[in-house]
Amino acid sequence: MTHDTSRRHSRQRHVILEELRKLTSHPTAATLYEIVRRRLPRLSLGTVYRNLDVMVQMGMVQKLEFSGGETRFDGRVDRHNHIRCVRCGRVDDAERVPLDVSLGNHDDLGGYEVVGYRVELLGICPRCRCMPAGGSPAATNDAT
Amino acid sequence: MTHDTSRRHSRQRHVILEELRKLTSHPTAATLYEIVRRRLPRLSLGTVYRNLDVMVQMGMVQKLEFSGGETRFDGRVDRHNHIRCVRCGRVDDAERVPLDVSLGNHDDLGGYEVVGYRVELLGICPRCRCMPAGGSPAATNDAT
DNA sequence: GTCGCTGCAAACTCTTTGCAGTGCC
DNA sequence: GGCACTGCAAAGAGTTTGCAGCGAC
Repeated sequence: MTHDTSRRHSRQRHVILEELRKLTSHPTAATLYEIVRRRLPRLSLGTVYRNLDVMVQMGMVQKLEFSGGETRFDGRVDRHNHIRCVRCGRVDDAERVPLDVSLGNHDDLGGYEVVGYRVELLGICPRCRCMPAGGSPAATNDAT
Repeated sequence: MTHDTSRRHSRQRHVILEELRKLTSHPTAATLYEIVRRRLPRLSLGTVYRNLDVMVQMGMVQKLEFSGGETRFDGRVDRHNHIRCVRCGRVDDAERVPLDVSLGNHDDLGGYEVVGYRVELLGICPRCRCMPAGGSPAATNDAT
């Protein structure tokens, strides 16, 4: 959206990206903020949001908007899917799931031109599988 | 989550559900609030949220949490997919898209037990297709 | 020196919650 | 009559934005 010309280098942006790429946990902005702050104690949360946004525009970072409020960020930008634990909310990488649709070949889509799709797998993570499985959240019937 | 016993009938809940079922536009809570208020002028937004929540628990209504902030609600509870216009954000129904994975048959999922999946189609709605297509938002490379 | 970037803090949006009164069963 | 439900308003979470100073080029 923004012109990607005239962009200066900043230590903050560099460190944010570096730390994000170290993680496979798809942190929220707040989590990443806490992590980066260990290296840049004066960092502000606003700067984290601003830089993540910039890097999303530049295609260096992926924004993951899952069911459930908080936006998460991913340093991987290649196409892959994610699997979310319906009990604890943890998000992990999953390999690419091919969709069984020939995109752009549907009359039943109300005149839409299909340009892509997005798949979110739902599951129970190893940690939660070992747990007593007490009153777990809804979401099990979430499958579409 | 709440016990679904001891639930009383309320005119508000009834009208909210009725109006929601009339719509195929998957309104946000605020939109639905405006609509229902034409019939119940003293309705409060808190009541809308509370009732939608209750009806989700009861399985009468579906909560759609898309990429992009606002939660939308759907009066249809049968399994079907949704297609979202990447230009204007409109959400429409799409028929069920079968996923080409045999769920629960993946070693590569880091030990997750897969319980479901969620597909969101991305497209350009008829209305937006007719438009000059000015600087449209990102999201085209959103496909996963 | 310019102008993009920063820290700080206030503002904003969407959603949830506390409370006292209302009305369904 | 009890207690779930309501309207109202304030509080919360997450995110964005205005501003003055700083620092990359």
